[in-house]
Amino acid sequence: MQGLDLLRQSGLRDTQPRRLVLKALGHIQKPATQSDVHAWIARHKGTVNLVTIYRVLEKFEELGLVHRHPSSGGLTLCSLPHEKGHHGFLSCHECGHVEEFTDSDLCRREDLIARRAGFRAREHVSEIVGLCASCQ
Amino acid sequence: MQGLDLLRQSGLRDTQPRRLVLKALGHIQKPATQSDVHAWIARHKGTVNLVTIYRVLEKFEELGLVHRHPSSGGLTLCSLPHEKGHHGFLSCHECGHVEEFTDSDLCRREDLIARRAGFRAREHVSEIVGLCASCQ
DNA sequence: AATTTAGATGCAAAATATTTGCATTTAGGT
DNA sequence: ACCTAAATGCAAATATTTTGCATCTAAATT
Repeated sequence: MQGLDLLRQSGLRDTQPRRLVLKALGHIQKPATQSDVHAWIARHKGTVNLVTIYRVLEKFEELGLVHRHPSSGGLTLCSLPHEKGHHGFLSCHECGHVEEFTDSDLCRREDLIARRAGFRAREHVSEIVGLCASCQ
Repeated sequence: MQGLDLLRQSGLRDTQPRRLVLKALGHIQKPATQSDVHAWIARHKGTVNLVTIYRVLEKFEELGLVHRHPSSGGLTLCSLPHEKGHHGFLSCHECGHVEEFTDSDLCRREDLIARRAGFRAREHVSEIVGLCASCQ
């Protein structure tokens, strides 16, 4: 599992809660709230305190290991990027369907934009909101 | 003011609170929470209930008039896109500095990605997180 | 393998943010 | 001027996120 290596590299400890959160995000396959992660773990006979999940995800975000997404309704959505450092997703404002994508052209372009502005980019999140095929 | 036209077109009423929220977002110039908008309006001798701001921004979001951004700390950030339908910003994870950008190549690419996936895109948000020039 | 210690976690409670229900007001059409 | 649906404000309910502190544990050291 590639996330664990990253943990060690960053000087973070390899703990049960962190493993479980990584596993959960890996399986959920779409942006999830802390509460979603908590529920997933519970459904799979794990036990991690919700507060811990908040803290774990916060750390992971600092490391660039997870991304945060724009979301509606006072929730925080997190997910593991497909490709390290880039994360794109399409979401339907009608049915809520969320679909991931990666696009290296887009990614390169974003890197360029960052460089021009004097930023050292660590990660990108692109969200495209619209109507999915079946809702049109 | 171009937002007001959009309001009418959408069959929404032209009200004081909505005008003030548009004005606030227009001036704040960077992603703001509902509470920021509320405070801005208050500082400028306006009075709009915070609940109303939640509702107004929610409506505006449905219309694609404002965007929601990924943010840390359990807050919701909203802003007016520079170009209609597209919104990009660079944020520094060190000092919190936020800078907007628009890039029509990026925009086109995102439209293409959406089309390929069968989506009818309404808007995009791209966030690039990294270190700004002065924090490196 | 026992010891040590900084880092992580859990729990309870506080602080914040967001939503809801309902009475009242208002924009915009007649 | 009047009517009506839409929008707002207020108070209170919910939901989300953070904090303080005691306890536990990974992993480094001996």
